[in-house]
Amino acid sequence: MHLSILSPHAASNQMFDEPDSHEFLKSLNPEQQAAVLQVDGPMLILAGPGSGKTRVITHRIAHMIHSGIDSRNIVALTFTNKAADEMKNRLSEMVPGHRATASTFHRFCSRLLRVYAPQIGLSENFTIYDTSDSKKLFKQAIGETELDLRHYSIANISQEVSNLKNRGIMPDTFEPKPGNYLHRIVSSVYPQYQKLLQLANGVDFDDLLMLTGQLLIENDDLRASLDSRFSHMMVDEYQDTNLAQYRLVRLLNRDYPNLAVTGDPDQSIYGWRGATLSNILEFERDFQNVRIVRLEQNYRSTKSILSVADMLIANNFRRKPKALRTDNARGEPVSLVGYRNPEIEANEIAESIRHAIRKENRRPNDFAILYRTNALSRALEHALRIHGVPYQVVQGLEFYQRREIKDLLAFTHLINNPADAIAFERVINVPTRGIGAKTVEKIRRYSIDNRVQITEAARRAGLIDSLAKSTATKISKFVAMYDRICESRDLPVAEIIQKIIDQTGYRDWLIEAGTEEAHERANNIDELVVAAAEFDRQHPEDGGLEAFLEQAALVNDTDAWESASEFVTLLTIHSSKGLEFPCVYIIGLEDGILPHERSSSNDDELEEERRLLFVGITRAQDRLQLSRCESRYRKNGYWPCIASRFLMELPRDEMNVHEPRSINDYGGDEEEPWSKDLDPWLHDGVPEIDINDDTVREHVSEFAKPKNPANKIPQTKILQTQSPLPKGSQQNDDSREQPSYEDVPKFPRLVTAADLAKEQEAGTAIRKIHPEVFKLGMRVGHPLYGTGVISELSGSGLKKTAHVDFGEYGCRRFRLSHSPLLPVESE
DNA sequence: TATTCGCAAGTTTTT
DNA sequence: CTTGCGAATA
Repeated sequence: MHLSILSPHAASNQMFDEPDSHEFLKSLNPEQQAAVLQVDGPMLILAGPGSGKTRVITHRIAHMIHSGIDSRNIVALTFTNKAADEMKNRLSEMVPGHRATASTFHRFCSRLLRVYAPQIGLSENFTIYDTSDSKKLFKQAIGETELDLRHYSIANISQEVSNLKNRGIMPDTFEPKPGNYLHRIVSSVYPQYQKLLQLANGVDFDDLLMLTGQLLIENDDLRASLDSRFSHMMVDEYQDTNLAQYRLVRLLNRDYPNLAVTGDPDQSIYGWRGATLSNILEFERDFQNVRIVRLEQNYRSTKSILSVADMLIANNFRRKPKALRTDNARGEPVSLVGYRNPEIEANEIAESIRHAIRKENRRPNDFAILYRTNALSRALEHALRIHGVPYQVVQGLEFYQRREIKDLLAFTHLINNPADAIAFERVINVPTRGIGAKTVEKIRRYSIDNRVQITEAARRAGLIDSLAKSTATKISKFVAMYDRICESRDLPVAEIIQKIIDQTGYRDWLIEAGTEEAHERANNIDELVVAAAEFDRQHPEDGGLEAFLEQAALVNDTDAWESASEFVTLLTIHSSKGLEFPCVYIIGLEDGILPHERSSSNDDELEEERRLLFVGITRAQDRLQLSRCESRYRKNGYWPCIASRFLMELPRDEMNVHEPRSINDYGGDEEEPWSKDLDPWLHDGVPEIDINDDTVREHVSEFAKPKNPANKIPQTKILQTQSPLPKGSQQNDDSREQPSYEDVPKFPRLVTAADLAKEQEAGTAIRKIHPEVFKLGMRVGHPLYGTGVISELSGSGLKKTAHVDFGEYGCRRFRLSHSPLLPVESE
């Protein structure tokens, strides 16, 4: 991209030697210049994808600094650590030694709260609970209230509380709607939950924002001083702000409304998390004399890609129309491919990437494969391994969510915050030391009833009547060990963690188990120590236990992603936001996946799904392939899939369409649409990959070989774990629930989404039947061909094949392990 | 009362 | 395919 002409050194020199240097602005287009040069007053920067937004922000800050604004008065707020880090890095290159703040909302709030914690009833060493910890606390809070939870899950309740927190509603200001049962539950759980949080000296993610807002509202002096301290504020991805964040932005820009927000309504994809699109749509109303700058020039994608993106997003109603332009070449057409199943999809993509790397001089890190849900990465990982293509999976929170890591971090949390009840319960009996659930419950009870820290309660185990002497002794031993470790609390973090591992014997305990999994876990522990050591190295001044824990709570694995590394990147569309890749594959474009089945109930959700695809498409620089499958293994069987409705909105004549004619596309006006090649059921779900096959083996690089040959194809595993035979009576019940095959309309049959939904709802669609169930001469049903008789059986295991005579529809062959065939009771 | 084993159930996206 | 829960056992 021509935008990177400015080398770091050239930039800073130019800027400081010759403030209004032509060089500095030359690399920016007129709109970008306008955004950079005006530093006072509220500004809305509507930045389309690939429009050089980050560049504008960093230049703008640089410009502020050189026009005399103290860099300490500048703050840039982002959503992800990744974005914050990138901003910091770029800014440091342009203005070495600057003191501006670039941070996520959550971290910004956390810093603030640590300073003012006492004012909101916390101490500065509070723990930040992640979602799963918060869920546990909810569970306990619910336990305290003895409510009937038949109709609402913990997820429902915590979601509702989260909504309330986003709106700044505290337990004492919550007014439940009369007649709303969920509200009734929440009205007693919410206060209880907050009480437990406070007792544990902990906050959840929502609290970070809410409590900071609360603090500023209740303390206007503080608000005013922070408003002036951060006189110049920028907010990135403003379309993703929720109400709590919005409130903070307003509070900190009252006296000094030098606020620039950047965003793109079309890229708002966090509505489910409370993001309020109206924040950006109504920015002009919220602030006076708003200057609006539109960055519509796209420097990233080819014309082909951009036009596909444009056509798609034009279907949304709730948006500000904008024109995406680019001077880039038209480029190759966007591909739209239909595959038979995910294994083939993965295999072909892996192959084409491998080919591009070998023959087209592409590098692995030129490629990204995007998907709606993390679960879709499995087939790809497997295929990439088979083809020897190096890849990395960007999966949010993976490392820090592992059990062993959580265990050790919990211990670390407990050292930092002796009140941390969740951490205490996590570590008290890990490794097992004979302190079970009942005992823990008694300690917890004591802690709550006497309003003492959980460790204090444990310390007084001897005073708890209901505890046996021997149990109290065990607890005392634990407390003694805890105290020993606490002596090291001021050492470097890596040493503290090492000490925990040594004192608790955690690692030895794992090794003792002897399983392969245990060794894996032991390795992860070592990795944690390395990570801690790395943290110590990077934070010689501002380090320490608390800083480390905060970091661990607020980072995710996405942040560790490195674009420089030589890997194909696999990631969700959500986490791809803000990134760009030369070649992008978006997979699983099927109804129910994108749009997701749980996000297509109303138009707002559907529009968000469309924006999600828009975000995915606009990650691509010069090559884009969209693909879908005709059947997919979901829940417990292969299910036919309908093409995503979004695909119908794309300009197909401009695209390269490789869709096999499929059951979904035929309305009935075709003469003879079916042929063996086109019949998805004649090709079972297993790609014919066999690493023992010589023709394939040469493609398998040494490291890519699976350790266990039985693992060579995922389906093998699935079959092996299947119970040998479905229980007889169960089996009959199942078949009786099947729709009558005589009712199935004659093909060609158009399978609609509604059909599928109906079948799914009945829970009786294609169900997997063990191959051994089928016997010669048995009457079987098929969703398309009706009933038939098994005329021939051959092969065994995975390859067991049946020939079925369907009468007027002829004789067809099926791999029984993957067929939709079901036994039919004969009258 | 703790531990271990087996089975069931629930699986979007993230700070 | 994981985690969570319940029953059986030590």
